[in-house]
Amino acid sequence: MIGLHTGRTGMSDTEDLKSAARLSRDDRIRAILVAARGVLARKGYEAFLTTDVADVCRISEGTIYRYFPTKRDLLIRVAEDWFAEVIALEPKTPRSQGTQEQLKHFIAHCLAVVRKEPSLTRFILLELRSDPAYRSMRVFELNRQFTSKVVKVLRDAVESGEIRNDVPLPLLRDMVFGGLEHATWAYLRGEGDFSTENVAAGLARVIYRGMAAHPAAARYDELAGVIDRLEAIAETLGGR
Amino acid sequence: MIGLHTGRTGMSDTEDLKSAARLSRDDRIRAILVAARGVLARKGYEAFLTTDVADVCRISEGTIYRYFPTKRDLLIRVAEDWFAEVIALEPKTPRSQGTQEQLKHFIAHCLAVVRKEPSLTRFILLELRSDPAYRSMRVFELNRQFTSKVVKVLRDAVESGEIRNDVPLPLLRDMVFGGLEHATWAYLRGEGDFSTENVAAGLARVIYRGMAAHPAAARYDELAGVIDRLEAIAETLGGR
Amino acid sequence: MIGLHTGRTGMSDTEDLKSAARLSRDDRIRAILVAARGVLARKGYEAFLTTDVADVCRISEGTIYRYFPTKRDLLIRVAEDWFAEVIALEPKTPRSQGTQEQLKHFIAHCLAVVRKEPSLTRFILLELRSDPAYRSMRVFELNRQFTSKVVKVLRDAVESGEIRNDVPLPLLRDMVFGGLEHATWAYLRGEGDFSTENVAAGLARVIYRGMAAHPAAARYDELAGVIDRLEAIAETLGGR
Amino acid sequence: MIGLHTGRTGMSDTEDLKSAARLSRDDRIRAILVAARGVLARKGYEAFLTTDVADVCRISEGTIYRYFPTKRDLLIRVAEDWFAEVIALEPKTPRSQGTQEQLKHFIAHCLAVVRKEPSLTRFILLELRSDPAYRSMRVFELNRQFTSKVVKVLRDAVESGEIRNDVPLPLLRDMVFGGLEHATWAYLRGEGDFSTENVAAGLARVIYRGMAAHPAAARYDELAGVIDRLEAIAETLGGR
DNA sequence: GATGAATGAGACTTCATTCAT
DNA sequence: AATGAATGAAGTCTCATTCAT
Repeated sequence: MIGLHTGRTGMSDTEDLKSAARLSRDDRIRAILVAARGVLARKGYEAFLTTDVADVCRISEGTIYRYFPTKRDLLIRVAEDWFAEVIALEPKTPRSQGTQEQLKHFIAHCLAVVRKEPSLTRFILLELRSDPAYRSMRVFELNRQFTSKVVKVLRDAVESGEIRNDVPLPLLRDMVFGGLEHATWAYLRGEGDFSTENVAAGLARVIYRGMAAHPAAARYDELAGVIDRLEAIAETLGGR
Repeated sequence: MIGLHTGRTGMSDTEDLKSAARLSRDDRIRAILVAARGVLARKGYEAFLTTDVADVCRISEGTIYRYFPTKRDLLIRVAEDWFAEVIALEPKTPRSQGTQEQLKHFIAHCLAVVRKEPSLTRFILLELRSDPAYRSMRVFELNRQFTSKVVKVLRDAVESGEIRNDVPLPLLRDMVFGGLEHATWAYLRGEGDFSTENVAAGLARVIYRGMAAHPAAARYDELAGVIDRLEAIAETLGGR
Repeated sequence: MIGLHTGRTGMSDTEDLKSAARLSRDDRIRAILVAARGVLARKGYEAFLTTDVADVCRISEGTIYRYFPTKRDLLIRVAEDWFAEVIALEPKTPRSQGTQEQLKHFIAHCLAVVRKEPSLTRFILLELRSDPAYRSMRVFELNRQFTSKVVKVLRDAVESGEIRNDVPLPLLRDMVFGGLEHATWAYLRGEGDFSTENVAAGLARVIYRGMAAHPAAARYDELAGVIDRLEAIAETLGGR
Repeated sequence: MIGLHTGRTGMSDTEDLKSAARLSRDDRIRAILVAARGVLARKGYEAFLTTDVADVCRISEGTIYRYFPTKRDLLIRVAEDWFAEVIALEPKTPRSQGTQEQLKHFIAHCLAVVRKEPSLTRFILLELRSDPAYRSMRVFELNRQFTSKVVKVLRDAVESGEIRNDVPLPLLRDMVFGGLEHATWAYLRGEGDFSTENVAAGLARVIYRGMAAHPAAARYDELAGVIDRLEAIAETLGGR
């Protein structure tokens, strides 16, 4: 009576071998989530079928609905868990780095995340973000948490006087994430690719340069020569 | 959806005053497009029904398929036409303005467009942009054309030496449009609103400041101290 | 491509032969209603399947849903139409008859209706009457119209002074229809039968007798003894 | 239905104070029945879920099936037990009262029962009574027992010559219960209410009046004068 | 040029019941 | 005595698209 749904999986994925046994509630949930993430990653959310998940888990569809009220709920849970992992696994930026470097590193990290899981990214960007209930979802909170890294770096810089305060931080955040998202769409569409380095460096540079309190200091090298000479002269003259 | 229990549906077809006109091919297409745009604007693409379009036009669904192979094709055509209009109606920015001002004005224009047609915007952002065939659509070309305004302004500034060339223009464009898109999502979701002025001003400022070739010149005051002293000294010396 | 659903009907009912052609909207609706009534009558509402209806009509289930938003709506429509027919076909009671006879005849008619269509009756009694929305349905109105016959007869009798006014007419109506319903349940359950004549006569008698304004006149025989003796005596005396 | 996103469900089982008691077979059955009655009363039988019962009892669903072969069996048992209680708790009518008063009191009692437990009533009326197996259920027997009170009162009256015998007692019983049921439907539907006093008084009056053997006696005042005088005359004349 | 009746594939979901532990 | 994970059989409903007239 077990395994009626076999024989039609058709796709000898790796997940195919596990389970088939009676699992504890938590283990089953975990197994379903793993399977669902796989299906989502492979097929994209438009083609996501609960049947596929059941097949991979070697359980009946009914079992999925024992734990998830709705296909959409399952999908949301997958996205949330993934997002939470992403945040948890986020590499700590060395505190020693400068603001711009920190920005760049974080952006590069985001781009790596997108590159690794385009389907998950697409799902969140296209399905969840546009949902009227988005703000009440955990993904929203997680996203807030995730993007707040940028805000924090910038706020610190504002407080230390390193950058200006004449543009709202949320807007800067939007430029960062909007910019990286746009730079990424061709890849998400399955077409081209993007240069993590270039995008990260470019975004960080524009944001930082655009907000730097002391552009002279910020790009000291560019002006250092001129200023040095001017100051030398001034001193010479004044010292007389 | 149809009032089956009224017993009066569809039997007074003859007295419909504005219907049944046998239109020329072009007029019919135009009528369908107008109706479809209205439905799309009103209901959003998720709830867009071919039936509704037929009802508004007072034609049968079949007729729609005489002119549009697919619901999706119709929708795409609606989006394209709209986009083309938006471009055509785009107010010419006074050439006299400076780069930053031009940016700001254009961004403000974009935001006005979004505010006016959230459903159309959503459709393009969520449905078309993520379509694997996006790049071969006319919308893609139109979008390119539309956004090229920003690129052009920036390129001119690069060429005149006003701004630097160390960040690829497409990335700057992505920051502009990504930033404005992100700043706009809550509104598109039907929740909040956005300040056209603040967003436009902020984006333009960061982009411009971030790219300005002569930050010293651009923000003269930062060097003013040195120069003041130099001039004072020079005067002193000259006064000798 | 037509007739895909053939070959599984399994029940060579009479309805099976008709249709199979492209019908006009109204004809199709009519055909579906006929088929649905047949299925309802045959299987009862608990076992009513839209598939069966489609099979009988030789159409796809989708076609049914073109005309009826819901299975339940179809069922309700069937019940309503049936009820309307019942009312339309109701034999006019000869005006010449007395109140009690009119009651009896009408009750007998009701019982005949129940006997003829137990499934329809069950559906209305068990499904519709208990629906919270019952009062806003057309069946409710039809039922009101149907049962009002009893109320009317009684009201006339009240107004002519033939029967009393000390019990609310709705309650009398409830006794009539409640009584006949109860007397009918075994039959509706598929068990026994009922005697139309006995039930109709009994109900009419109790209601009439219970409400008659002049019981003495109505049952003259009870005073006959006294009067007989009086007349006998009178005759004796007169004979003197 | 289950709070999947809380991540805290079901892990504090140990601190449940009133749970987990391993009950004796009879106690467990009793507990289930109590819980089930509560759920039935609260939700109605259409929304009755075995899960709910298990939750209330703090047992697993499986345990329910140890004691009741079927959800329906459980429900039937609940109805039966309830009905038996109703009968057991039925207030004894003072023997001293007249027939009509006894009827009225009993009907009022029935109405009170309905008002108190509409869900149980609905279940019996809609689900059990229409079941083909109804006659072999204990509810049927209990119902017979319950309604026999009316039959008994009437039979006594027949035997004492107080009421006639020209309408079968079961039909009278059907009028009583059918009438009270109909008068009660709006309430059972959750809409309106009913007047216990009016319904009880009305039903009793019609039944009694309709069956009274000596309407003169029943409404003595109406005829008493006439009859007295006639009898007096007869005696006078005859006595001569 | 227009109609509009018909399609049809299948996704999602429910919940009483079972049975291995 | 109790658990609770797993089942699975259906049934409803949607709507873009087709094609005979």
